[in-house]
Amino acid sequence: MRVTTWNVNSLNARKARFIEWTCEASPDVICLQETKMKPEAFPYLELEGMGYESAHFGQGQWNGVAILSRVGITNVKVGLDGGDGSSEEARAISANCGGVSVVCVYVPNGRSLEDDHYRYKLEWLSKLKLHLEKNYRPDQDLVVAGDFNIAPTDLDVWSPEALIGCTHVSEPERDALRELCEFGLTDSLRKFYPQSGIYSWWDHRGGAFHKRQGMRIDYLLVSKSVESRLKWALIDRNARKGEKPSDHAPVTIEFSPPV
DNA sequence: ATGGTAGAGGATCTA
Repeated sequence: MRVTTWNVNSLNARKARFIEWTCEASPDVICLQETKMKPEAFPYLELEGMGYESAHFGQGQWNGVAILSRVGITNVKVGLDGGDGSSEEARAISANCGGVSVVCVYVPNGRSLEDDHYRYKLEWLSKLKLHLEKNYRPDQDLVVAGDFNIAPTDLDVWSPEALIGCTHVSEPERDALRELCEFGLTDSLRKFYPQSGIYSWWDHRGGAFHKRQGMRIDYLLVSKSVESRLKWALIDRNARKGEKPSDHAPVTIEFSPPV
């Protein structure tokens, strides 16, 4: 079973690249972030033509998350427990795909350490943990995937020195991520690649990609039962090259399916 | 020169 997470930074703008990449990589499940699409605009039929059933939580201009599956999709849940209902931003969607529980998240950016959005980010992360505790058990097949907007350690950024005092690397954010993982989740990519220099996001500005100035902020956290069946993990940097790329590369894992 | 780019939407806001 192959599962991908990809912040596409507008599904409309990424349509051609998304279709090209998906046909080539052919994941069973795809978690999308930043669809930036109204609910009624989501291309359910076109995705069905590619073999994917999908569930979308969209709000238009910003945010927007979706789960695509070609192994079935049931028990779709939109948002987080403890959220504000209809006023909640479109940052989380969950479903069961072929016997595996999948949670797709787009964690708030935080903007700066002094910004209210930074406090919102930390609160959102604690709500995500409550959401996991309420809806799942650590001993089941669970994948929590998405754009976390946190670089877990200094290994995950191009220059810790250049990022002192910035969001994505602050201790409270990293603590919140560790607390989330205490539910029983492991950073799947790090099982295969312990080294530095592996990133999933590069700023569109200043030629950051070509200068290798990136961060690893997109990942798939997996429960023990999935971890024990992992075959490989990969960040496809090629998707960040060429015409009209997203600023994020897709991250994919493959594991033996449920028995 | 407090800079740069991309996306949405139609002026700025977000990242």
